[in-house]
Amino acid sequence: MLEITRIRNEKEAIIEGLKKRNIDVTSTIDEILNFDSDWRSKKTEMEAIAAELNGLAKEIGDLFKQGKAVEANQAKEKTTDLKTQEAGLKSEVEGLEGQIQNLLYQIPNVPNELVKIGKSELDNETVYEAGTEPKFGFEPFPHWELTKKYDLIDFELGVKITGAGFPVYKGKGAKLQRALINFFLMEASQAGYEEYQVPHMVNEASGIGTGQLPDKEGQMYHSTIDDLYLIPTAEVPLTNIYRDVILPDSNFSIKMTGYTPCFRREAGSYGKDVRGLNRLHQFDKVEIVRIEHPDNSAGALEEMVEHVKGLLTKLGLQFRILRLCGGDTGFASAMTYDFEVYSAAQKKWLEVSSVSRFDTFQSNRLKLRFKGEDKKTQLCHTLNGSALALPRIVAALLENFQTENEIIIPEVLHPFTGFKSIS
RNA sequence: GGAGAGUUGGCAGAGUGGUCGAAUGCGGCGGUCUUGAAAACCGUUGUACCGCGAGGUACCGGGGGUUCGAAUCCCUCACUCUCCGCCA
Repeated sequence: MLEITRIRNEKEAIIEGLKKRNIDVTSTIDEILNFDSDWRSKKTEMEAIAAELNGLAKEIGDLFKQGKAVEANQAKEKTTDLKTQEAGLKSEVEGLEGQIQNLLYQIPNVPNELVKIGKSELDNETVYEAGTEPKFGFEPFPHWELTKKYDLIDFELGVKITGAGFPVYKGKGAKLQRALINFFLMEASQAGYEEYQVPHMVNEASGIGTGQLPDKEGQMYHSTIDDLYLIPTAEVPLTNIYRDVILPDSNFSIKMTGYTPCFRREAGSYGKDVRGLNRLHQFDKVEIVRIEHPDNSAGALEEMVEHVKGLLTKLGLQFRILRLCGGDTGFASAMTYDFEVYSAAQKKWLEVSSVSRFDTFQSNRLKLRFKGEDKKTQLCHTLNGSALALPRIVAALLENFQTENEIIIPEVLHPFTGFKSIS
């Protein structure tokens, strides 16, 4: 959510910036500013009446104490009218606040200056490419064939137990999952991220803090009886650790990591894109989250990109990095880099990581601040990224490292898997 | 699931209708003293909004009510803790 003060002061820059997302927020912003000036004058008026009432109340108290009951009762009568006025203004003020809030929720983050205008994924810029396409002397199998052939994942069993999109990993398939999680966590720890184990369900306040609520409610599984939500990503509980926190000085850099399963309802998906591991309702992911001083968030984003790059390089996968265009950048993000690995058998790129900076968009909702040099509180910047999401990594590993009768496991994983190949 | 007790500033903990944004202690910050430190002493120390400013308003778990006036009384919701039950 953008800060109202920023909208007051930088109206034109915000409108210009958001054009990169192919949206024109001029009318929304004008509406907000109208409500806002109305709100300010009503509020000032209301507070003046409140001040008057406070003064009267004090007077009446004094009069009673002095035993001047008659005067006190006269003063009491004066309050009746003021109280009515105050109540009327209060409901107007609250109404305006609600309307402003609703409009603010509709405005996405302003893209960073590096982000190019664009409509869809077709306009994303490729900023880095590494690795080469694997060559096979045979027609490579897609991963959903390989998982069946080597008995690694049972999709039908998941359907029986839960439903589509909840695979059952078994044997070396399960061990490969565990190995990847351990490898990713180890790498994150070595890069200075503190490891956390967090709840997999969150309350409403947390959902609002990171922006899943109120708008994207339908994307999360909701346990209505307890009013708790299954997390769609570890970003939610990890970032909410710092909800309503004021850091004591401006000298901070908070780096957190955690593994969690992620639950996504993904309503409306269908077709070959959801085949096998491509899109699931439950999947595993190691997330990295950072809270930074505004001056340092640009550098932090680059570090995170380097970290993810390192993971994919160590795994030996062919990949590319895209800087998303305005239209494809997520609602809360100011700039996002997507990492895609090449799937040799499906002959397409699979998104395995998304690294974003949110600037103050999340911290404004989270009320996550720090005390600056001048002792004033300011909003922190937040960033996060997947490092990494498992399913498509598994798909790519299986497909790209298959031979005619086995699957070769990348060397960096050997200490974690305990085996070097699957056959 | 049953019974009870709570929720006050960074923490601990007073406060049951006005002088309470809130005693006191601890912690933090600044200072005096000291070669330095500790101790002692003095001062200071929440957040947000409106206003150019003076200043004003709001906040004692959330919401609502009673009252001229609520941290304090009433209603309601949430959460926490203790005991019992159940349980990995």
